[in-house]
Amino acid sequence: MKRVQLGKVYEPGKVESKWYRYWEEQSYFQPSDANHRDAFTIVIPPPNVTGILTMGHVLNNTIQDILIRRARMQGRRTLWLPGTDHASIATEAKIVRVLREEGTNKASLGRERFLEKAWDWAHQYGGTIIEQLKRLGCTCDWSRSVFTMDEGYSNAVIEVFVRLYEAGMIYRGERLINWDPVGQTALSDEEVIHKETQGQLWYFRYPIKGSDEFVTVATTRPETMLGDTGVAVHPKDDRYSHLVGKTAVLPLVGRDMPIIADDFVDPEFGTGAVKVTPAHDPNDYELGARHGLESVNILHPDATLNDKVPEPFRGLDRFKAREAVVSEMERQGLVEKIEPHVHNVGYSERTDAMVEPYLSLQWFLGMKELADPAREVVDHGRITFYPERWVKVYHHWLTNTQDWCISRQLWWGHRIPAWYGPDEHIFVARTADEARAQAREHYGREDVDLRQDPDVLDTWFSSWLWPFATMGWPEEDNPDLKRFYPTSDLVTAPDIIFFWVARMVMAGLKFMGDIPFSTVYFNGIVRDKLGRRMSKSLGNSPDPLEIIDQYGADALRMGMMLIAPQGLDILFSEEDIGLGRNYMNKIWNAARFVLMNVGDQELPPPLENIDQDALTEIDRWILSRLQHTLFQVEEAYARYRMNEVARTIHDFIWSDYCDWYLEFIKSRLQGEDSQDREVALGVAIHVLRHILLMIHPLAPFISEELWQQVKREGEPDLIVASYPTGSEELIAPECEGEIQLVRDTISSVRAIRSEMNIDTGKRADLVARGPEQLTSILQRELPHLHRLARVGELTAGENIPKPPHAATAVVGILELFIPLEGLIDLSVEKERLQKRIQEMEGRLASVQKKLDNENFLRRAPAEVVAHEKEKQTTYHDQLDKLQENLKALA
RNA sequence: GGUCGAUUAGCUCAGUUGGUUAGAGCGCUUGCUUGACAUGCAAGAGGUCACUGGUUCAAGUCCAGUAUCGACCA
Repeated sequence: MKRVQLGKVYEPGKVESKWYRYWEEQSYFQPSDANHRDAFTIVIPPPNVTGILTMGHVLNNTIQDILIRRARMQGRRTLWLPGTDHASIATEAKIVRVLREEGTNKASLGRERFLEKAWDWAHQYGGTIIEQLKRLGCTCDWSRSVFTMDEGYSNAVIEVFVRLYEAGMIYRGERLINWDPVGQTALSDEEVIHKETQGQLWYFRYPIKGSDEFVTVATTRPETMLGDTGVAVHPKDDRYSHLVGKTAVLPLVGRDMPIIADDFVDPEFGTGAVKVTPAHDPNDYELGARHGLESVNILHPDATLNDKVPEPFRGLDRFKAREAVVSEMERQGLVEKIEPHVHNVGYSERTDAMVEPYLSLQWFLGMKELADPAREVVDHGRITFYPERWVKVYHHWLTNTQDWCISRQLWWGHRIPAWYGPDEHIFVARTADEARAQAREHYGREDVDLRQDPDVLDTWFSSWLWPFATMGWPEEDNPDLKRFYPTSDLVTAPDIIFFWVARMVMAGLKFMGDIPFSTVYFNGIVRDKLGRRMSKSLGNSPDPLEIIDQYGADALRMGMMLIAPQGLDILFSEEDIGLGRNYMNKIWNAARFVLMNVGDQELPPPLENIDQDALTEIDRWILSRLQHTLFQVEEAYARYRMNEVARTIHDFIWSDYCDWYLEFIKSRLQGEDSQDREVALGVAIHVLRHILLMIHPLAPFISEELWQQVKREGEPDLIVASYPTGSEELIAPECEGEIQLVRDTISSVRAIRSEMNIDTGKRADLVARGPEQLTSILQRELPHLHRLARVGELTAGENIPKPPHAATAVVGILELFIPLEGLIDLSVEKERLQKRIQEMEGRLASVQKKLDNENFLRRAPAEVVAHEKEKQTTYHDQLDKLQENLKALA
């Protein structure tokens, strides 16, 4: 049999696209109907349709792919459902920018042409991120890919709106909402980002009607005074109690305003008296409502002042208006003082414009009825969060959330299915025809002029349906819905826990009557080495595609997983991907070595067919280590500790397998005994195959490439091979102890050689003194001491005299001597021993301290005390030996 | 202002139900053209576990407080 020679270094470029194409051709990404085990489903957090792959996507999607690939190998009916999101405000903003560059704008284009343009844009860029996910190795079922503006999905969105309206949960009303004056649209509370901002506090004097007195109010937003309709103080504030019930006169405007008392006012803030602007501040809005104050809206939608303000201020932008108001107040001597003041200011998540609390007619979804059940399923553990601490955050939000403003003054999105009659009567319907029918009935005549609401719905009002609208809902007998809902795991970034996760739970419970997923894994945020968020403007965001070109997708995936602690932000640097690449190269070369030894022969027989008695202790040892690794990996997966999965496999491969096992068997592979050679190779292949099986979810490409070299006839491709589990029978504690002794002995000899500067080529004899039981192990494994520690002759036994002028070490209760007449520098060896003695004295002292403590002896568990006593004996013994040896050198 | 998280080697992080004088990788030092791998091998140096107090026979680990950084919410 002719075998392919593997290159000296792994070249990912040569294998990745080949295997991806092959897997796709074999339809491996589609759920298999062949097996009838339980389903394992993930729905992708849909990236923006016009987006490109970021490091954040890499982290998020790598984790999903790992979970999916493992589940697939476990034989579950596996579906990873992909798709993209129309991202209403973000996409529209992009297109508006393009229009501006082309010298035109939305208004002159009109709705129809604008939407054509938007669709062109979505079609042109919509495939980009999907193709990029393929480069990363993601095994989504692309045949099921969904876009939130697809016809079916859109129908689901409309259906939900209609049902909620009919249930009385959606309503239209005039409320104070968050207004983005740049995007010119309403926003939900969640889309407002509060940033601490250095501002000022202006103290304004308002005259009291019918007296010479003034009341001084403090404000962070002087321009809004033009919309003031009251002054409020705390009811128990003695400074102002005589003013309550009187009237203040608003400067510049001349409006009479009542002075009211309300608990809400903080007497400590400013002067303890506040101006009340119900139309431009959420707290004032409440205050105004409680006291029946008038609301005066002084702003146009673009945040310039409207005609409700005195002539000179009309048309001014809000920031210009601030200057104008302050300077006019100063001119009139009504500014008492100005202080620097730090406060929180809301900015639009998308346009970064300062958000304006704004009185406006919008659509809202009542949250109470949805929030309570959504909170309970998490509180009661039906949905599990990793890391768990997000439960509190989730709970808090669901307890305090306000009604959701779902209308957006945008064109790109799902248009609100509401039509208005000539008298503004509202008809909510699935289609225009249905609305007309309703109107005919309502008005009792045929030709009613209806106009549809021009606004669209918040993007999240469509993506909250993602786990079931992607599966054909509202067709309730859709087979996908039956097989794959509820989904298994959701993997997402924590910054959309409210936007998306919480709302999906609400929608799932409301419309499917069941939770949408049982586990939510919150991955961290990818930051740069300085801890800054990746952003285009900082230029600190590497292009994942370039990294894949340079290092390979497996290296990228593995590098990310090795540095990604559960749910904590990760500080990314390209060096880590270098580590991933080195690691892949290590695996490649381990396989290369083993396969070189197979040569053009058939693969050695599987482990089950090898005579168990022919296995050496070292073979049993690596097999035992492998079982531990398999169990540890399983445990780490169960707790969603992805970095632990990666770390455990990494350490096993690098240390146990490469550094020790392969080194141990080199002599057997080169030896004369062909049966022993076959056994060693058989075990090496067995472990290698398990390594490939284990690592496939993390590093799919290299593992599949190598698997094809070691798979046996009739075995499936790795991607659908069966994921290995540990086997208790192969765990051999006594072998592990023995081989540990051999490893420690080799390490000790190496350390002495290195510190003594013994020429690497030179052999050194070894004398080992200790119980027969231990020295016989060294005798048995002598070839390994020869090879790995360059030991010459071994003299071992219970009562061997210590050779003069020897370097010494203590391994457990074994004493090791390296007699090096003339070669050994006595002062170096003395120093070395003194260091060991010091170390041992420290250990002994800490044990002694415990054992001298009566309370310890009395109260600590017996086994802990026994353990400490044992340690005391061992340390004592070792210390004696070291000291003796030091004396012998003198 | 409230809630949550982080603080362990020069850097990035492990350290699970409290029980060896705290581990890994990177970086650093030294030595290696070792028949898989220099993307490598071997050896070594490097720590007041942020600080203060408490609980306990025993604290990196549990509790309280402080400081610094960060996130979220108001």
